[in-house]
Amino acid sequence: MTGNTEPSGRRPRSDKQRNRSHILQIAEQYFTEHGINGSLDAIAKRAGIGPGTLYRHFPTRESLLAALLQARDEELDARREAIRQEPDAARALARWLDAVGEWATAFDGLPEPLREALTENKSPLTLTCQGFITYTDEFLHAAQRDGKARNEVRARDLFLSVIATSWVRNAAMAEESSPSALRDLMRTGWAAPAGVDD
Amino acid sequence: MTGNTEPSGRRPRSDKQRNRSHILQIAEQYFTEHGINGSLDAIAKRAGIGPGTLYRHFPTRESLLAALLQARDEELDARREAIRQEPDAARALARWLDAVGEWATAFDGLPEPLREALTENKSPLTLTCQGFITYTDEFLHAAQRDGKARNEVRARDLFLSVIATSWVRNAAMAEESSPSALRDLMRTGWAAPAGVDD
DNA sequence: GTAAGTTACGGAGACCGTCTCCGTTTTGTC
DNA sequence: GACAAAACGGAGACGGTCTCCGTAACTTAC
Repeated sequence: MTGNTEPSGRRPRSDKQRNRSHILQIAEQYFTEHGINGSLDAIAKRAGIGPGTLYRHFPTRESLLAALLQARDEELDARREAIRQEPDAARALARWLDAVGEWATAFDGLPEPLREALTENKSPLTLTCQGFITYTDEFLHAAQRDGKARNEVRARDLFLSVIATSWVRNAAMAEESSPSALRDLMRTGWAAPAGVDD
Repeated sequence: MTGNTEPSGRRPRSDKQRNRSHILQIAEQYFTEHGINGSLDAIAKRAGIGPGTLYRHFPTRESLLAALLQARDEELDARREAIRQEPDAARALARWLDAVGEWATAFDGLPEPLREALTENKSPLTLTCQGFITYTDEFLHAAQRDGKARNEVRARDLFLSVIATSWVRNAAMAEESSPSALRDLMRTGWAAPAGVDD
């Protein structure tokens, strides 16, 4: 591969690429510390660049977020492949949903834009979300085929549940309420009642 | 009752009360139109008062919200009394959770501060939330006594689930996904498996 | 190596929302 | 009507978002 697809046929300038990855690195740091609602100008300042440069690279907070998350995509893809080996379809679905839940908790406040991405489908995150729903659907179907998941459950709803659970996590952790209580509640919701074949 | 509890033993000034209720009226309107994240100064302007006056009455967005919701408390109290008559404890709990869910959807974006109120317990909304959890606990206990709800479920978690479901509602409504899918998922989660006595 | 052309950078500043401070006005009391 | 207390209003400080355009950096051609 030649390395890039710029609008013109030219290779992108070296400083552009350098800045881009530097921004991503700083943003990752900053969002980890302050949650995704931290000041973008502050990120620019910390990165030692002007706000204009930041916004040229990432016109919106969501696009920056999307770029950050894309870096984690590979990891999650690998995880998905591993889960595919799981023979028990219910356990596979459960593990996949856990993985998504973890992914959605990467930064404080992340669930909010994810939810928005699902409604306004103009967000750079929309595609990622829809991909996840598709994968969820695969695991869900497998579980349903095996009679391990209720038939009326839909992948989209499961995805939303996971996001919602992640959203609530902060609150759940504060009190003695275990963070997994909601996850369990949800799992009981989609799992088929224990049958004779179990 | 003499009508008030001012810091000094005095009755509050008439214009104060007038302004207060006028603000509430306008804010209700404004939040209904724009969601709870609309500009507070805009509310002041629409109410024909200065920002200072608004902030003197309601120092934070949450306190304004709390005052608005308090107006609905009576309605919900009445509803709770009605639900108490319900003989089937599972149905009662379900109806109560529906009621809370509706309450939490009064304004766009309301679930967010509710969740925060549960963590930071410094929000004016904290008390209201805890009240709801207590009521939920009553209904839940009744259902558990009757073997209609799983014993490991906790009221706080149910409340969080309801809030989370309300939070997701916008997204759920956008696509063909029925808004009730999550509610059903949740209900299946807390309901005890259908027993012989059913 | 350097000139020309292109691409990207930087930061001043417009705009908007939050929230405060204090001079002015309204209200209640005697 | 005069006085004190309470409440009002809005100018403006502050911080965040985002843009515009003069300047600098990079690339290519020669």
